[in-house]
Amino acid sequence: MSKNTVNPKNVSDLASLFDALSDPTRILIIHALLEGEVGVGELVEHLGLTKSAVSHQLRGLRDKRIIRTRKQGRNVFVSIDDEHVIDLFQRGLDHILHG
Amino acid sequence: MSKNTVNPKNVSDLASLFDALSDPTRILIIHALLEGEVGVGELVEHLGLTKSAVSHQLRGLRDKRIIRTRKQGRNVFVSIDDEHVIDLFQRGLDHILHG
DNA sequence: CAAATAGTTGAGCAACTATTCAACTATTCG
DNA sequence: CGAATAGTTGAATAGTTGCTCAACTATTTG
Repeated sequence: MSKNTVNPKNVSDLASLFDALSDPTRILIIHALLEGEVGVGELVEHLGLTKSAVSHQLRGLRDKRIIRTRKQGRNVFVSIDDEHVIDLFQRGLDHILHG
Repeated sequence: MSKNTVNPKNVSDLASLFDALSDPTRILIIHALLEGEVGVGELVEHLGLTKSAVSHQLRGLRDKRIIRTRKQGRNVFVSIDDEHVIDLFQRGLDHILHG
């Protein structure tokens, strides 16, 4: 069955999971997605970064299966793919707000 | 009353909180501390890094008030200072282990 | 079809990070 | 006291990261 819960793979996966939430831009992206699906263009406007910067971050989050993207015409819509991450996010936020 | 929950300070604090857990060495340190206080020497041995590397990481974690250190003679003992972080850690671990 | 719009991709770069090394402080022990 | 042990500190460095820029693909619209 499962070996020790902290084999090297688990350690790096866990670090990688938290790493997804370790940057202000990604925090804002995930926050914007908490209420539901959002377009890439909206994210760009909201974040005040270039489309490129946002696209790069979205790719990283998609590679980690934290978000999902859906293309409709020339627009791309983004939503949370990993609901557990919402829970981590909320708990982290609760902690820093009323800690 | 409370401002918007995502003012820039909160965003950067939240990123910083998750950042503390975003590195394999720090994951192993916190994991080692879950059962209680551990000596720096034990950590060094367990991690297979130099005393210096471990000390640098411990300083970072202490600066963020995630761990606390206590000196006894020439030894330094480390323990978790922020119990909320244990909860985040456990939830992250649960997530990568079972689903 | 061409022009416009939405987003992606890869290169390049400045800033940051995790580690090591060497020198240091602090404590114990003979 | 001096030697040994435990840990810290700062500089140097190799590697990573987040962003921008320019060029690209894909889609819609005239």
